[in-house]
Amino acid sequence: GEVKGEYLRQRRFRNYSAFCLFGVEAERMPAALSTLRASALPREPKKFTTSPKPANRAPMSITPMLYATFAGHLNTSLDALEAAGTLPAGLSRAAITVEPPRDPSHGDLATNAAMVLAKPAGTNPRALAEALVAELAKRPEITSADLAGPGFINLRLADAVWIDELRAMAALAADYGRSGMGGGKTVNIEYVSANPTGPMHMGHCRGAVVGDALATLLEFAGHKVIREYYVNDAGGQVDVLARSVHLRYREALGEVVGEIPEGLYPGDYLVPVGTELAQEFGDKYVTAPEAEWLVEFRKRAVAAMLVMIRNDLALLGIRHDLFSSEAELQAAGKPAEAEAWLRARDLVYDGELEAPKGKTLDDWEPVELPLFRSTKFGDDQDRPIKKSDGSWTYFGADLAYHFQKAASADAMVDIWGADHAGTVKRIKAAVAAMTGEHGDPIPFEVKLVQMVQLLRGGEPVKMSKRSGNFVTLADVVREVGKDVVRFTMLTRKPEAQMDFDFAKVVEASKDNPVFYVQYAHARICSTMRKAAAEGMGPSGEHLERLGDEERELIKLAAQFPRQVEAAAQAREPHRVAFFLHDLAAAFHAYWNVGNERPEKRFILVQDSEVTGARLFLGAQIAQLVRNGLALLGVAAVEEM
RNA sequence: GUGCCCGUAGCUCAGCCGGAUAGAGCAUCAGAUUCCUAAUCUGGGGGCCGCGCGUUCGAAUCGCGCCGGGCACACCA
Repeated sequence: GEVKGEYLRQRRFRNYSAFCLFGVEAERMPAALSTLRASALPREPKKFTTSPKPANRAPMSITPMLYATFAGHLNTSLDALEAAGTLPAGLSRAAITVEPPRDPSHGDLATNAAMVLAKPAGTNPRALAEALVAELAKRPEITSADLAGPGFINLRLADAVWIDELRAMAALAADYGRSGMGGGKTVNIEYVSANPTGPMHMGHCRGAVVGDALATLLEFAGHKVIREYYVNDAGGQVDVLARSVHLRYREALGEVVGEIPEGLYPGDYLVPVGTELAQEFGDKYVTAPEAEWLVEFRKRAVAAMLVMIRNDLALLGIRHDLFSSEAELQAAGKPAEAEAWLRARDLVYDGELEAPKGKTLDDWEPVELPLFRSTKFGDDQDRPIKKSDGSWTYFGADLAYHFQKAASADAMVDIWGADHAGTVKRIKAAVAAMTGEHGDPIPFEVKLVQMVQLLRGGEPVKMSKRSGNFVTLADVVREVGKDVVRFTMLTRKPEAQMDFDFAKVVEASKDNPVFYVQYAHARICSTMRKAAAEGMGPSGEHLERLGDEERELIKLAAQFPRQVEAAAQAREPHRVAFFLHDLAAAFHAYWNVGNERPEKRFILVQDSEVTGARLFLGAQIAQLVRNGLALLGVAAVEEM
């Protein structure tokens, strides 16, 4: 890869790496790589029940907790209308929603049921809504049900509903927001997968954080998650790595190497690897032909790079469950098995590749290669799985790799750099071909994360891959801290490009949303300490003494479970970050009410009932902030 | 040339499996601290949601076509 333009970009996002030492762990690395599961390639088709849309009943897919309760009430009311003949039986309720209205003055919950059902029912929305309003208003938890606009029904809920929700937060504590949405299904998330040829740099950072946060989020939403790293240790780049290390090995034995030749990795991080090998092998391989040392050096160098990478990931709090080796996959004959299986179904054939489009290659000439019929599954052209020298292409191995992953997962997510967008169709085609023979293919998504432009005070940070001078992830974490890096990476959707300005995230740290959220938590903790000093603490005994301001805060907090489920369903961890920002803002605003009106402060020494209730609320808000930050892998500090 | 992503306030971005008057932070202007942390809060100004057509009771959101920016287009990885 080569740095193009003035900002960081990485040619191969699924290939890269970090820096550290050839330490104790290197000994264990081969074992870490031996985690490939032995699974027969052709597999029985999986039966998936994730998508069956219940044609009837069960409105909404996102209705945890409180929202689920009221969706249930709505269903009951609709049933009553059906029984009374007001509403034809059997209409689909799939499009009905129960959500908080955008404008809080409209009430606590709103439903579009009347508008959705009016047309199939052959009536008009407002007439249907009126009947539904009458039915809903019978429930004691609903203090008012109003018809609004084109047919919305706005509901106001009794205070007791919110008090109960607050108690639920306290009872569930760290589990408030956890859901069974995933039904225990296993999701394999492949992320980072940087080439093991050097240190992790900032180009890897975003995908690493997004993948890790998504994994945590999906676990919280009821999935089993496998966090997987695909080690590209079989291509030409690891031979280059081995040669680069051999040079450092000779250097360690006293040879003056001078400038690192073109075509080798120049980075200093390879020096300790060479030193280590020099100590172990002495001068045994100094003049030996490459064939004698290449395999060993490659193995040792990759192991050392992976130790570095894992250490760098650890700085961000990231740990994978599984490192799968491309070399081992090939050694186990998986790509060949996949080829045979596909050939038997005429999905691989020998044919000529089309000439590349949009550019002219001097040395282009048509060659016959084994091609996968990816066009049959939506790709633009068929793709080679082997090179003319008989070795596997990256795609050929990747295809077998995904086939293998699919055998032990109910769904798969790959997190890739945007520069890989061009290969999404072929891998999706491969997964569809290999898992969909007898039914629905395994759900498989590729999430693309866009480039991060590194800036310092608005100026692009210059980097040169050639000289080995690039911004490492370790450097950035050291400079700005894990929490800032993680939160910043999660405050926008991954498929949008983003800037990362050191000056902004560090020097202007007070404007950084991560501190804003952490401050809310710290403030509550501080208040608890102060209260304890006064001999007071949270108490759930007089929650009825909470007022309007407190109830508004509870209403917002109560949205956490559905926000989490929505984020998990959309595979968008950044939604959690935005919710936390909203929650922190609401808390800070509530806090400041006490500035104007002393009777609204948390601690009122003369009134232990109200103080206890407010502290109880505060404790739940703090818990919620902790829950949300935990999903993002960001610390909830107690003091700032 | 082809494919994918993006286009929303001066800037950076949420909102997008259709819903009510389009939001936040920064910047800017005007205010709040005898008080549990002011790393905070309150308020003002600021928008053809890139453009056009279509679908719909209803479009920032869905479809089509343009325009602009980015990424990619080898048997590399």
